[in-house]
Amino acid sequence: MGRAPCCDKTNVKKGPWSPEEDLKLKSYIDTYGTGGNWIALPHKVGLKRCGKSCRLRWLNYLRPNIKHGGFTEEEDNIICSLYISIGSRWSIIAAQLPGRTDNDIKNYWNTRLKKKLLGRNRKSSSSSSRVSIPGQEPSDDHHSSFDLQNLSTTALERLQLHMHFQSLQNPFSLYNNPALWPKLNQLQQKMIQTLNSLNQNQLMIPQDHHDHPIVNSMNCFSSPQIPLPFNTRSTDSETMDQINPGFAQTDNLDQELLDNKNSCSFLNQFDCFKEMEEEEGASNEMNNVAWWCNELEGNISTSTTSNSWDSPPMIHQSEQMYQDYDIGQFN
DNA sequence: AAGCTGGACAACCGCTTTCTA
DNA sequence: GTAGAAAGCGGTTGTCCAGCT
Repeated sequence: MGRAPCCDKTNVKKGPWSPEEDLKLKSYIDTYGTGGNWIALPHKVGLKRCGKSCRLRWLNYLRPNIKHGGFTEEEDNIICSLYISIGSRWSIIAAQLPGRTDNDIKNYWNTRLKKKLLGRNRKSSSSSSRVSIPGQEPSDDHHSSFDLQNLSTTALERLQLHMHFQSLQNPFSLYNNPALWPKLNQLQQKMIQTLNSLNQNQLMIPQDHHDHPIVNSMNCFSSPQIPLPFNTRSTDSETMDQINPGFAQTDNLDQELLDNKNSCSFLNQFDCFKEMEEEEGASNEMNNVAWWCNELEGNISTSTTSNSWDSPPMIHQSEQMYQDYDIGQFN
């Protein structure tokens, strides 16, 4: 048994508001205010509308000093910065932009700003929801390709934008300062080199820094065109070894990485990783790395320690993003 | 010219949070 | 302290329209 509806759904008008309705609502609120009770308001005004609908119409359209469209460069920057730091808390973002509503900003972000910042390269519908192993024919077999639908991209978008901003706005940031990059152990270097062998597309990092394994590994996050080892679900270790020499021998990869704090602190610089961690209820920060490593291995090893049964895989989210977007450039 | 597609935006839905009796 | 009501919020859907085939 659900909660009682806020109004009689059968007796309320839905759909677009007419100018007459707008006028009624606006003139009433201008004269009497909302009275602190939106549910009762439509009856007082004489509208066959749900109170929530009236509230939304007032807040998003009728109240004074509302601006529509024509977002400025400065507003774009504010929205982007706040999105990176706090995510899709549209009401909080809207509070920083006088005259803008959360709905307006949300729509603007989803339809324009995101594309402007990240670029857009949606693949054809026939292949949009599947990732296949390079060198293999597309297959319906869910072991060699997998469904990407229903996955959130927010966190990875934020990571991507964060890195974008870092490299553009802060010349002393981690990504632009090799001196700050953490040292990698042998295993991590090997892993990253393998990723690099599949990844030649570099957009965000200054050319001077491309050789560093960290940079190249991070480029893996920003390279939709290059298939990554964890973009597969193959159980065929032979195939995977062709793609990724060395991976088949790293059964204990995750455990070894678990023993290395560098990798974890590095990943946890990003809010989105922390967020994922919170969302997944991880008891400690190492779990994400363990999981990441498991995903990295794909299903090569059957002796995985993956704990991902209960939680949406992080990498899956990135795959969705890669399907949808190319990294674009600001300006 | 008709049909299709995708972008933009308004509005709705349902869950969560806050308030109040 | 608690339960119910109202408000707030973010994700999703529906509709309109312009551009393309």
